[in-house]
Amino acid sequence: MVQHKKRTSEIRRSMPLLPIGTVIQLTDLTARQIRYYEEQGLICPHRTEGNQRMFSLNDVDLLLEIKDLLEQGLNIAGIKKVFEMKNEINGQRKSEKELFDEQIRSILREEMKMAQSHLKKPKLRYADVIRYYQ
DNA sequence: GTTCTGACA
DNA sequence: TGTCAGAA
Repeated sequence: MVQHKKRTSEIRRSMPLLPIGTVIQLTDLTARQIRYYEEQGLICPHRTEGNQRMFSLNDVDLLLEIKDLLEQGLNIAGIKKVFEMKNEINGQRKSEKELFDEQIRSILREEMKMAQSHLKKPKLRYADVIRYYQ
């Protein structure tokens, strides 16, 4: 998927839209449970001016995941570890991506040099690089 | 009418 | 976790 579309869908997923009543219907969790999971730091819903929670689709996903892990016998501490591991994996993917970007830039610099000094066709075409970064 | 916090069996 | 009270 194109990167800017990824970003916009992330923005939509994290947009606070749903009151707790809707989330209760969506997840079959009780208000007590949802508030407790927030108290434990598993979720962090937005608050309105009137101090009411507003949940994003991301929050709903997290709650469903919490429910799932709970049914598999994990406790709150275990779920926290799972979430931490997931974040670490995302971080690793990010740094791998950054390394990959560096390699691409390095290859591009070499190809540009070669194209200028020897008037040869670069193996990596500029259009392909642009496509990668769009 | 819905949601919030705090408290207790 | 369920449930109730009292406030927003």
